[in-house]
Amino acid sequence: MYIERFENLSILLYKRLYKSRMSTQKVNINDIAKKAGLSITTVSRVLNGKAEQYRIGKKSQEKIKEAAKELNYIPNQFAANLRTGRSNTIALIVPSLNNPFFAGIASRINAEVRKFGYITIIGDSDENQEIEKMELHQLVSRNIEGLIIVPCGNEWEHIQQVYDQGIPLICVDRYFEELDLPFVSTDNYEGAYSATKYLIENGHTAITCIQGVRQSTPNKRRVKGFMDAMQQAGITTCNVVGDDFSVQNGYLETKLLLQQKNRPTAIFAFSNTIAMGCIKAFKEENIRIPDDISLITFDDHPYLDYLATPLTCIAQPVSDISKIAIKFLFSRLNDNNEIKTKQVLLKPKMKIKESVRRII
Amino acid sequence: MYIERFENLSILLYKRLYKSRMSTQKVNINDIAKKAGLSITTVSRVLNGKAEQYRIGKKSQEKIKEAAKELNYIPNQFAANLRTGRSNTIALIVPSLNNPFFAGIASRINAEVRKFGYITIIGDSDENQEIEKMELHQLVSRNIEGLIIVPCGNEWEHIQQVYDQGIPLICVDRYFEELDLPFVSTDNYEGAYSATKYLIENGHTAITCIQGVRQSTPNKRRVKGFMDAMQQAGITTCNVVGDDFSVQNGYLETKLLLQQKNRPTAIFAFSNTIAMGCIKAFKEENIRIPDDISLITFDDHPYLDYLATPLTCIAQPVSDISKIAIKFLFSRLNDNNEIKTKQVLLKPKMKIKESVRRII
DNA sequence: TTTATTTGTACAAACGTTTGTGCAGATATT
DNA sequence: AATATCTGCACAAACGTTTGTACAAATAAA
Repeated sequence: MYIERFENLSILLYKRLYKSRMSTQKVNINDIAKKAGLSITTVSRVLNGKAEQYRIGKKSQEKIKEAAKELNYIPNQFAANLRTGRSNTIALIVPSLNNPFFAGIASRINAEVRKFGYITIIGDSDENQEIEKMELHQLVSRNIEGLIIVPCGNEWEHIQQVYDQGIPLICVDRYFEELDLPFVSTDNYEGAYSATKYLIENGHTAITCIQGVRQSTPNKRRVKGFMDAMQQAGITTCNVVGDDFSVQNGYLETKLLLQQKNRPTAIFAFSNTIAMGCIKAFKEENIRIPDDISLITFDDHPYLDYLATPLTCIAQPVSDISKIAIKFLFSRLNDNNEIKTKQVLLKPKMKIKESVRRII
Repeated sequence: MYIERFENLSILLYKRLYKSRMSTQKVNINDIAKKAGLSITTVSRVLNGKAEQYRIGKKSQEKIKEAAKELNYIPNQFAANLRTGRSNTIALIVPSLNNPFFAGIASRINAEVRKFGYITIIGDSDENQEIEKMELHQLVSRNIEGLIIVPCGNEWEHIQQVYDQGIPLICVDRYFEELDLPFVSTDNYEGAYSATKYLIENGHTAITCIQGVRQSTPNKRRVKGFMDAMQQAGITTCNVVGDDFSVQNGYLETKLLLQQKNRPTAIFAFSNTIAMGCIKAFKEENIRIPDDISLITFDDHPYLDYLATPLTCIAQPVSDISKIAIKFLFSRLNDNNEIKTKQVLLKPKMKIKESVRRII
């Protein structure tokens, strides 16, 4: 009760205080200049911290800052940007915020970017290349100063065009092998290779991969890593199925697999979403991990530990990837060429849990 | 091999085609005007689809469109916005993109907003009110036309100020009871009440809540729902512990609970993150759900089904919340007052799974 | 032929900033 | 006392659009 009273009081106070200012008109630099009795030039310089540089007097600075505060001035970034050409904005385009892997990247990038005084505009292409193009177009017309993108298809011209325009950009996670666009990603070959090797060491020979988007570079590298590991072990039959980084794909492919007469003894899921689909199918068919079948997956996520059987996974260094992307971008923005290598692959890390059984 | 050759070819082709245009200078409406031999006025009108309205000749339209395409023209939104005052931008501020609940909201809002030809700027306040204020400030200075916010603390003045400036806004999930700011959220009282009732019906009387941010309205409503259900069942000892919607909080509080001599028979976690913390603690202490203890949680998420024990939960209508928020915002933007009610609570839905045991 | 109407287009101002430069007045130097 | 330097500030142009209005030329009406 007391608290409620108190809150109501504070609301009343607020209303009394601010009512006079509830004009819809936004205040601008001009209003401040008038109130302070100085020119807009001086106001601009003070508000941008260039007072020293232009030798604005102390008392003038005071007057201006006070006026700005009193009028509750909020600068119009568009006007400023129009003049300076700088937008203090970085764009991030991911295929799906619903995928915890990308949400994690988005969250980290957002935090990193803020440290530089920039803000992030996040776009979600919904794994649709046409939407990706639209978003990119939108973002460029908003004068972004840099772009971090997880391309969702195999078309690259629209991205290359942005790069050619001189906007610093970097591909993250997915990239294009043939182009010289900068990227930072996981060493997917290595990850797939070691996961496969681990399965083989545990006695598995009948292994099926459920892959994601086929043309995507990470997927291609993973397939190659898988194949190489199998061949080096002298196993000739390699099964690779599926075509999407989605729960749905994992589910359907697993359902099909389970109906074969020669079931694999292990499944290698190429993403956490695919793995989730596998588990769903297993549940329906009453198949236990790892007793009936072994499962290993790309991508780590907190919830993996809490599943019925904690999943052995190839963890990608999400945090490092984000940091490197940002570092690269801002070194470009500052024309600081200290970073020469522009194509980076980070080592993944296998986290062994309980989803792979040693057989025979 | 063939494919690689082909790709290299296409890259070469691209480079030949675009090299001539690789000027760093951005093309503007003026360049088009020159190329088309018309005035910038006419160019602007054609490019904005106002050709009919201003009776621009067909051939002129053709010439302009062609020139724009050839020059790869990308309009400068900042300049346009400066003139028109419209930014076609909606802002969304969430406490943490890492929380799948908010990532889900962000993803949906993003998709909905695009349908209106607007774009979304997503801000992440990291559950920090100061950051929230900074972000909000940033966003307002980017002339956002609308705001969707999940406030992360109990200060509301900065939000009210935005509202008073005439920017349409709506609080989502968390809101302020005392104010008349619009909001759409879940009926948290109802959700907590029915969850508690369900536990009681299953014979539980020693129930402990692990709550989230205390001052937040959803949390307060949930506590009240819990209390009321307990009291109506004649149970007088209600334990409510914790103070944050985080995994950490769930983990620590559970650890503490397990050390008491009178352990509760059921835990009611106020968010999926808290529940995850509980599970982590249970694992460490070798406590099984629901054999040793029952667990029920707020928020639904796909992975809940795949846990060792699928978790019974109070699912919030995330999709509906997002849609209503957008609908409200755009009806305001179009000065369409058809929507009068501006404070909406949606019914949650209990999804009964396997984490609550019937005792005695 | 003259006047009225329509058609197609351009001029110029405005949006709110930033910034190169210029110019007083005060102070220091000779 | 005359000149040089420094201090503090303002003028005005520019950024790339949009838009109210004006104004020719072409066509129609009288």
